[in-house]
Amino acid sequence: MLHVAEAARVSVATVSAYINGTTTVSQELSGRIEQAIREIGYKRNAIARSLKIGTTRTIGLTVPHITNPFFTDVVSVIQQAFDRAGYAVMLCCTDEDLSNQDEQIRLLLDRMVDGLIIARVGDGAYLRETVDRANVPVVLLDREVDGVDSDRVVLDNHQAVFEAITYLLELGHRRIGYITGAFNITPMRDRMTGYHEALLSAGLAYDQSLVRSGDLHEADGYTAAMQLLSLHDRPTAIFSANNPMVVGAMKAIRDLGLSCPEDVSVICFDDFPWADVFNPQLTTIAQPVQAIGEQTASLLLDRLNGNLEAPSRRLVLKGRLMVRNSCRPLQAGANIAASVA
Amino acid sequence: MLHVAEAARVSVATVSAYINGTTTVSQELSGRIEQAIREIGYKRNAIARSLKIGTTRTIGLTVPHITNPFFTDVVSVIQQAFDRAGYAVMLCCTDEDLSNQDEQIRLLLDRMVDGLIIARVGDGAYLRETVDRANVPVVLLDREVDGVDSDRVVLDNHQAVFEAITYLLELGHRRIGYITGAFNITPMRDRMTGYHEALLSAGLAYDQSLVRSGDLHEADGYTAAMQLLSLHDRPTAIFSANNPMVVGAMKAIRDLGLSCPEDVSVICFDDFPWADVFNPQLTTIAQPVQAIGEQTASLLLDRLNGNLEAPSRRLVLKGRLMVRNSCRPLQAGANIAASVA
DNA sequence: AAAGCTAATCTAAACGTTTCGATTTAGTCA
DNA sequence: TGACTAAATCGAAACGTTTAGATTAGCTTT
Repeated sequence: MLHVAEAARVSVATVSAYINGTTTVSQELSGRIEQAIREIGYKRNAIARSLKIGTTRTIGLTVPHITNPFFTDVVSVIQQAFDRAGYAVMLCCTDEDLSNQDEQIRLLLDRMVDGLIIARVGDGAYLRETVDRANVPVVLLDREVDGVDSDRVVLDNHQAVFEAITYLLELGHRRIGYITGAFNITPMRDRMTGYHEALLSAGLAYDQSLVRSGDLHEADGYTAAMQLLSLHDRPTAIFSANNPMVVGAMKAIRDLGLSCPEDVSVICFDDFPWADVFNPQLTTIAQPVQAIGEQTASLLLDRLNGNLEAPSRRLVLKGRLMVRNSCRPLQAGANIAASVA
Repeated sequence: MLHVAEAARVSVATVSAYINGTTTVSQELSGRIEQAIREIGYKRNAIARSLKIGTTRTIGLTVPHITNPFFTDVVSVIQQAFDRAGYAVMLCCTDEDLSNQDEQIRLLLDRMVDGLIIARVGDGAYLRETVDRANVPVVLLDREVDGVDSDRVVLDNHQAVFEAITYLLELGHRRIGYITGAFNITPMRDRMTGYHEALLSAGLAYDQSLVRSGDLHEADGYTAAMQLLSLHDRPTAIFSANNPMVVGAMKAIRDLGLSCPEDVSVICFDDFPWADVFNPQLTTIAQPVQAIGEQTASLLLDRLNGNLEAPSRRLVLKGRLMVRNSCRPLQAGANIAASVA
């Protein structure tokens, strides 16, 4: 900017005023400045600017895994929303690891992001502290933090799973295997209670042996499904609490020489673009990713636009059961036949 | 930092020295500084630091679409690599739009990123200019820019498609539909020549009517496949030049009441995690995403570490044909039977 | 014609670091 | 003891902007 000012024979203040349009600059000087900018190929240094004005127009976004299609989609929507609003987004993947997450958040805060969107992983003092008394607005995505009430948008996980399990029950399934992630994140807890209560309202007992816990990865889904399907009294249906794990589960089914839905019905949480193209067409619980992303963005943008006083908001969206053909109806006796097999 | 200095009764220079370990600081002062930092909850302002030292430890990454599984995977790998190296990454999606891309690159440059990784879309003066005389190192990913020789890592698209088409020919297919994106990006051109030459070496004529061009989106794949499959003399196989378009193509096959591979064989460029789980298990060309991501990152990191003199490097990786069961062998006469049907 | 406005431009301080060179302190050696 | 050296600490300038307030010039108004 100094060079531009010199070339245009004006002060840097005038150049700044011209660029930002803060004051009217005469025709003559405008022309000279414009020309100098072009000649020099000047670009405003956003770092210096940020230092002075105290805002970076950048937000931080952390997700566990970008390859999980749910997060891929949400990240995409959020990215677009902030792009439109003139913000850049720094993306961090925490890899389902708590210390990674702490590190990433620290990094983002150091870089003076104006706001933070966190799809947290695990629980930890640092996160709570950050969310509690960070001087930047943060909105929690998908996963809440106990006892912390910042802005957040989440799914009604309980209801969604309740509906899905009820659907399986109506088809006649009685032994429904359940593959979950660890209960240190809210969605896994809420999904589990949905399962629990659906069984309960159908008058079925909760069978511990039908529930397997993994670490949300494909490999865990594989192991879990292998175990479930090797049970003497094999489940006739399997529910997977996320998408990567269902891929593992499907591979287990394949490797055991079984097929879906003939031998075992399958439902999973989170829809994906291929679901209705290949066979079996998987019945899934679709999260409204577009809405989730947009609401998350707009919650944060609202704070960034100065609305800091409003009490914290909790948005709860509904999932939708996408019934396809990965679940088959069971005759009254079929269940018993299958379990004897 | 000023506050810390005051609280610890030292100068800011000493605090800085302590934090960065640039000079030895006495036990006593170290203790006081450490305590002051903790009490105040001080965090170093990376913006101010960047302004002073002239580096942001941030890189910019632009891709057309993050929801395309190829880019999802590559972004994920790149993200990890830079994370390890202590860099943050700013992610931008250009949405296959040239002016978007210009805008995004401008934005990243304004923000003083230390380097740029660009999976470009379209062609344009601004990009060429940027790549040519940006004062930051840039590496091109997946798609090259004609006449610009910066560092880049690309696939041997020609060979990969040649192999895939040859495979179809060996199965007895003679009429192979080809769904491509616009030819303004190198991979689409190179893939096309692979198709072309495979036909040529089999002594087959190139049939214009079997090639449909779209805009890389699912919807385009749908339209293209619809047209191809409605031809009087319908192709017995379809090749899709990217992943999103094959999803559209599969939907078209489904909607026409046809099935794969019985009625039409399908191969697509880019593998995806579900490929071998559902039916038909799609035969694909898998790009070595891990290697691509890592090489791209290491090329850029090398420049960032000061190796600015080395001549530009062009890394070419090989794709791999993942043969599954979406292509069926054709008897000598089957082709004719199918075309008559 | 003097005083008062307005519009345009400028000067200089500030944002929070890093870093160079200066200063202080303590220790060593002749 | 005095000069010299090394170690520790500090003062102040610099990075490239923004912005408040000062200054100047050109008009109106009386």
